[in-house]
Amino acid sequence: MTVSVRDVAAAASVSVGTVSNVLNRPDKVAPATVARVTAAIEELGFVRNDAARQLRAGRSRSIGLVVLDVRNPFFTDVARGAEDRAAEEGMTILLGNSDENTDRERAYLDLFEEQRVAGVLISPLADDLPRLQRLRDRGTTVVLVDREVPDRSFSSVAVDDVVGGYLAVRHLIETGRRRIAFVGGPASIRQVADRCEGARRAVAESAGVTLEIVPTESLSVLAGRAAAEGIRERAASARPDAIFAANDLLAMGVLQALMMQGGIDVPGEIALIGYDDIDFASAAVVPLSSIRQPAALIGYTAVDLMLKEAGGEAVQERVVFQPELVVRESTGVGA
Amino acid sequence: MTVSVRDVAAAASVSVGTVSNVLNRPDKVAPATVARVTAAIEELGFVRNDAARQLRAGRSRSIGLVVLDVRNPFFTDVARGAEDRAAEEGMTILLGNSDENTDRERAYLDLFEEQRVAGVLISPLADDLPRLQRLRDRGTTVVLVDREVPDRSFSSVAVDDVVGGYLAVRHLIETGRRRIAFVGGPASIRQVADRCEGARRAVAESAGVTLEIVPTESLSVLAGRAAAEGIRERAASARPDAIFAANDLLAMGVLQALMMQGGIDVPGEIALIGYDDIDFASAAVVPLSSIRQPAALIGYTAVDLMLKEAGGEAVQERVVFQPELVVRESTGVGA
DNA sequence: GTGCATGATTGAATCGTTTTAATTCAGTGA
DNA sequence: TCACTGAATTAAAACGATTCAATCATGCAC
Repeated sequence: MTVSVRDVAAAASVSVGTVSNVLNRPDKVAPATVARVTAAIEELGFVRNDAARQLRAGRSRSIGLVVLDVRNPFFTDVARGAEDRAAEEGMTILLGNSDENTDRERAYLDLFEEQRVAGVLISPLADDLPRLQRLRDRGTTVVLVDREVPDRSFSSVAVDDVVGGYLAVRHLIETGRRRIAFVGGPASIRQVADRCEGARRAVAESAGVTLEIVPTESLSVLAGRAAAEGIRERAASARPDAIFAANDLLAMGVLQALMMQGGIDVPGEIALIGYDDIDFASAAVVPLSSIRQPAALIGYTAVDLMLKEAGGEAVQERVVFQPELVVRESTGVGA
Repeated sequence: MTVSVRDVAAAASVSVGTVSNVLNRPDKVAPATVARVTAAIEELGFVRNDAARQLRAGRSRSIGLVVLDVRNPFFTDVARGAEDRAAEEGMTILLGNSDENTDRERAYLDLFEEQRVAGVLISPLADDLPRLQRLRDRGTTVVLVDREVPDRSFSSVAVDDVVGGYLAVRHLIETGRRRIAFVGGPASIRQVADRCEGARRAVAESAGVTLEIVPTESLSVLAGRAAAEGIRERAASARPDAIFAANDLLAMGVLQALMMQGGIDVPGEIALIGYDDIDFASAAVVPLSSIRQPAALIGYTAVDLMLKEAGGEAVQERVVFQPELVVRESTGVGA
């Protein structure tokens, strides 16, 4: 039924070795032969069997990527960047979505290991490092994405969230705000904690500036609305004059709740800044200032590191990117 | 370096055949032997080589899914549903993103064909049906997602967009609206054209109701804002009293532009309904009425059809789901 | 004690490609 | 004319799991 190199070889009256050479090193084959074999391939509709190829090669030409949440545009962008770098090498990305669930994460790692992927890029959950260790010990290179590990035993690509938080809040202070609120949670998520820490540092630098923490259950639009409704209900004097939200989804929720029925003006009464700079941010009712992370670059670099590490020198490298402030109307000058 | 069944067999002093049986039909092996082999697997850290397995089996245990846009929550949900059904069979989904680009689509099809996937699910671009035909002729089952083909040569799963458009506009009419505007484009996209057609039919049923078409360049938030700004600028008497947007992203943009600086009240002056019922819809400033498509179910069913078709009887089946009206505040009673 | 059925295990063949060492052949220089 | 070089091609040996026909025990009935 299926056409194999053997059939092609017969049709072109050459050996299978020559067919393989045409496929992989055409320059080693006489032009006339190449033409003949190519014609036979076309004629018979031959399609290479990747499984056989891999079996022989020992490793596949795919790279596994496990992310915490495919719905989050940040990770979609990371995947895109990874795909770009992989494509340069003729490789492909297998995308797995752990949904912040350890079992799913483990299932994908098992799958990828059975597939003998060239490497695994992962935004790991907190609790399964031994599994990664084992994976690595068995010969699969692993690169951590947006997460570092204290003992430096893995290569990693991350963004400095402390700096990001600092940038956001310093910007608020520089534009004249004094009573800052940090909206975000749960604090167990490293990114949230780091961004809050950055905010704290910026506040500590300036006399007369206060920081209030408004915790949320999650990083969703709804959680943001809930938090902001609490703020709306306060007396005007008890409200902050600026809000730093731990991500853009929260910030969108905050924005909606504040402005509801012509309530509190943004940025007139309260300035607002988010984090991640998702596409929606610039399209909000009041375009949102935010902290941009080079998501695609993170993915790109992660693949790069993986290839380098797999390609011989057992280097463990840690790359940390700096986030960037994006100023839009939501942090314009106050009323 | 890597551990093979051979090594496991040696360690457990059994034959490779027995190891394979333990892996695949443990009930055919004596319990004591199972235990011994399992221990050896654990001990040596054996991991099955999927390539070898596939090679022997002839087909892989993966299913290829090519979507038009991973950033669109609709497709993410389709993928999720497909994943669920695949998991029931111990299979996995390979997700490819064509980004509405023919070259990328083709590249994914080539890749999937080389991988000998069990089947391909695809939301195809308009212009490459011959490629799919060829793929199918070579033995790979193909199921179309959210797109049908006139000659019924492929199985397909879709949603009736004409009905969806009809439902949306009939709802607007039933709640007392008379001057309806359809915002959406480009008309070359089948979904847009069908939804508009549905709107037309609903309007045709009721005397005294008018339909105006406001074309847009794309289906994005920004395009929606632009369209709505045009409407805002009109004299109040020339404005529609209801807007049906071709998808939720457009609707969000429309909503933002209408309400800007306490401009036009929604639903007081203008009612608004979208399409897709994305998560954001319920979290909008004014929660958005919408038409829900069973995205996950579409994915689930597509895999189901594929398995059925691949599993013997060469049935070509076409499944069409009915969309569902979701009423929220944005189409509440007028002022 | 022989014959048989049943269950457990084995060994070899197989999937389709890549790779390496071996072979062929034409051309070159001595 | 012979030996030799280099390019082009070939044949066979992998890669690692699965499968199937064949073998080996074991227990049971007669």
